[in-house]
Amino acid sequence: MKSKNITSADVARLAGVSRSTVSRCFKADSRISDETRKRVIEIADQVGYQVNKIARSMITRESDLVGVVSSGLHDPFAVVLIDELITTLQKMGLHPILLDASNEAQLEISIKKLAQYQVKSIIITSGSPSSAIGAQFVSLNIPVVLLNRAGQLDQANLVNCDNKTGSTLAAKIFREAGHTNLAFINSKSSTYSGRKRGEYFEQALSLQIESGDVRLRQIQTDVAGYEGGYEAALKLLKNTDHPTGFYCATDNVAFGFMDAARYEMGKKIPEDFSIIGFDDLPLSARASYNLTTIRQCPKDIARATADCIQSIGILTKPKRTTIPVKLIPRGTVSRVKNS
Amino acid sequence: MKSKNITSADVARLAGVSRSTVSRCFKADSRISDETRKRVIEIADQVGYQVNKIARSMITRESDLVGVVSSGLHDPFAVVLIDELITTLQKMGLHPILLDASNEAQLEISIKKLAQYQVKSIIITSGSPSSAIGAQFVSLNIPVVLLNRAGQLDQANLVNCDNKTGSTLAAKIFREAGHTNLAFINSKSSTYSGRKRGEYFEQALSLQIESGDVRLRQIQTDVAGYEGGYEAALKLLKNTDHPTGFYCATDNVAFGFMDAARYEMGKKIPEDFSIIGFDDLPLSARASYNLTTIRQCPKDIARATADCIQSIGILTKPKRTTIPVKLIPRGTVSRVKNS
DNA sequence: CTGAAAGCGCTAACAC
DNA sequence: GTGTTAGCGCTTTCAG
Repeated sequence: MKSKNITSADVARLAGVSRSTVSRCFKADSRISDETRKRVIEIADQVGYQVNKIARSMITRESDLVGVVSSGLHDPFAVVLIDELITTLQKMGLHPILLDASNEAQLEISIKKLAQYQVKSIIITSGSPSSAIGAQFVSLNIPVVLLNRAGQLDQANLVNCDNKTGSTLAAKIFREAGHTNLAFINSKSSTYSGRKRGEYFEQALSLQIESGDVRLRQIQTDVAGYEGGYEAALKLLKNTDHPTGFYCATDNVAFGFMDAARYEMGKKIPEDFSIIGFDDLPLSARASYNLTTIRQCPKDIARATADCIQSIGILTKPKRTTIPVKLIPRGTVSRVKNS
Repeated sequence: MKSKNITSADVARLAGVSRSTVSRCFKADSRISDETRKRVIEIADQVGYQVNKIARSMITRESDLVGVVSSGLHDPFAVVLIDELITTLQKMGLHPILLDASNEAQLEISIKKLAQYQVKSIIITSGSPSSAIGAQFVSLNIPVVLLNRAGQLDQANLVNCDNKTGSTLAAKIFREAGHTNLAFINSKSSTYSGRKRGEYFEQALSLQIESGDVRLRQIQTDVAGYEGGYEAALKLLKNTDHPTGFYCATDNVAFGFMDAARYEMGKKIPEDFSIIGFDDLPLSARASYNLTTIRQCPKDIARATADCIQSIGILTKPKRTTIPVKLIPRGTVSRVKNS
């Protein structure tokens, strides 16, 4: 168990150089002769020496560790996003430490611990609780990246998908298909993105709503995600004069809505109504849902996040990035029937 | 930016004690008067002092960091498992560092870096590549926990679900429903669990197979997961005398199979055939699949993993745990039609 | 380009 | 119970 680690001193002795020289061999920019470096690295490899990052961190006061906080992996978009984040960070030589934020108290503790590890940065994904958390880090001088989250924090980097364009697109599709009775489905305890999508949807339709040509209901479900959509369908589809076009805050909400509609109320989609989601999850492309949706690309978000982290120390001002979205037409929107 | 960190020395000075005393206040077991501890902690809180774990790690030679390697978050069971792992570890005061192992070269590098961070342990989930990885850690004296993976590593802790009981259960269900023409669907590049499930399924049916009462085909798909199931259905259901009972290595394979059957071949389930999965994913319970399956509970696996980690240093021998499974009867198995 | 010396912030022996 | 001393493994001035 105590198999004494090989240290830079060992390598130094073996190579007949000083510890400083060994140290310099393992950093990018150092005035050191190629020859020496080569020899030292070779010897290091032979004896299996690896720099002790812990010791290095202590003196450089920074690490390759990055905190990623999310409220679990329950939300399917969080899954694809975090997946992308992990691989992107890994490619940059950074290591993500995952924090679950579904339990706020637990999070508080973990966050403190993170700070103790001198994380290079902390990424907070949508859905995770109070931005007071972010503030804590800002005050600790740890750069914060907020993903699809409100921008109350002036000093945080912001990456947001283009909810406005997304919702405008959705509105356009519904109008072109002749839908005049619409609803936006979201949960009461919505994320920032969800709220914004609803607002922009309404905004895109404001003229038609004022003129009375379009009716828009903002539906707030008690629970979030799939179950929320399920609940909404059960309530909304009871009456015969229900909306014909449903715009859901997320694909996951749409799935719940569709499942309830099909399996509980015997509805057909898109014959009985049209529905549009947001995210474009892998599941949305499957035949079972085949959902028309607004795609926000996790890769783009991850890349933008990487950019934020890379510019740490270079840029003084935090970055704000808007990620483009794209309409993915599939099989859940049809022309409204003339009644 | 350089806002000098508050160190134990600062707290010591303020409290009028030595640095050792401060240090002792932040560890569980230390002969120190309650009074002193209370005062020190109070002062520490006031000035916002937090132990620098990096420095502590350097001397104690261990950290709260745990490596979790998986091949991405593509496999849906990996998602629920890792989710559970994260919350469990977090409750133990440990911090999971996630490594993506889908790219083997990349992984190699990351693994080395992990070692440099003195991780307390490393958890390797099913699906991740070569167990040479595990061996590396064992040689570095870092305890390894293998989840649903082969047990080539003598010195690694093993947590496996009870594939034998699971497959025996599946065989029993099919036989009781009168199915005699069966198939097991798995991918060519199967995980350890997948292979085992196939073997035990065959074993459970061996008597009937020998006597000619039952026919069992072992199907190996080119691709894995959902797409593999899809591919298998397309091939297998073409002929009219196709098997009537399909046992899939995972729920995800079953989903692909069902989708292809329903949406490409117009089949009805369970009218046209019966199907059983393995895992019991959240999706399996939804009306859209309503899949009869063998449940392995991620919570149980996470708990067993936690036990392994907790016994590090106490137990000299690695642990081997088998996690019980349970049949979840839903709507995808029916009595075979008499023809 | 390389080495010597000084310390990062902490804990672990060892005294008292 | 508490303080003193030493040192974890590394990087970083500062000389040369």
